[in-house]
Amino acid sequence: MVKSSCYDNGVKKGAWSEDEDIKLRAYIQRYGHWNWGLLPKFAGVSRSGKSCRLRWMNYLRPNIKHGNFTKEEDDLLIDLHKKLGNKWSTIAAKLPGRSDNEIKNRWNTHLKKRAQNDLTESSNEHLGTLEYDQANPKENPVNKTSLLHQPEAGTLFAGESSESPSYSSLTEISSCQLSGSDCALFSDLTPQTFDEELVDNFWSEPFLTDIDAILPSGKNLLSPFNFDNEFSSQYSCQDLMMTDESLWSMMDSYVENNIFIN
DNA sequence: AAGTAGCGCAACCGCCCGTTT
DNA sequence: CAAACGGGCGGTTGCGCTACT
Repeated sequence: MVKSSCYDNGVKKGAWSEDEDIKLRAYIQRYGHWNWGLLPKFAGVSRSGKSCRLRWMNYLRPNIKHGNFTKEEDDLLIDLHKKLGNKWSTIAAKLPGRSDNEIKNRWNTHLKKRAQNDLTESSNEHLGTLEYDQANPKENPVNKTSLLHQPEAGTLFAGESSESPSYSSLTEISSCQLSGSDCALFSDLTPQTFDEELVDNFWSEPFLTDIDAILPSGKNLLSPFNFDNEFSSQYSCQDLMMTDESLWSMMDSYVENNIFIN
């Protein structure tokens, strides 16, 4: 089901671990995906930016659904595919909560045959060949890995303290002043999709608190936000991070010391 | 019970396109 | 104008699970 993990030039490939998911989810929900290329380093995961983007878009995004395609969704998918062809991202935009990858898989593994059958035998009888019975595990697979790696919001950091939150609510996060129009923060997070309870809890994420502990009070170098306002008014977040060599060397030392990756 | 074939799906790869320099 | 870069997209692969022999 899942590709086994391996390293290629220090970049991990294969199945994502629960720990990696937590780090990526926490980082993006806190800071957004302002630059996929740099994000893995700041989030503390040994992955390529593309891999992080894929994992987020297909799996970790808020409100993303897995399995359990309804008959209505299948019908809509077939209809849209007739009109649009293999434009999976366009189709995905019309199927809320479904990623283009999942839609593509659904088409290739289930609906392609059904559509072909419909063409050859224009009988409605074949519409019944797929069952949508919740009790049918084969047609409504519950991915065990998905359950393992997708803790419910609110239980994600269950048992951990919620001490020293940098921000305690969506409102507080939203009030952060961003410099630079290229910081596309929270672009996927609407008020409807942002889980406030998760926001409350993930500030206690261990790797963040480890770093916080060695930084001056109120500073967090993993954050594109935490530059003094006087600087952020002059430079974009990315300007600062790209030019501050001491910051990069500090980040490198964190990585070398396995503060992030363990 | 053991071996095997097929299925489902997460993840990777390579290409394309838009933006920036 | 062109090269470089980053992000997005569609095709494909790899592997665990399940059903079948």
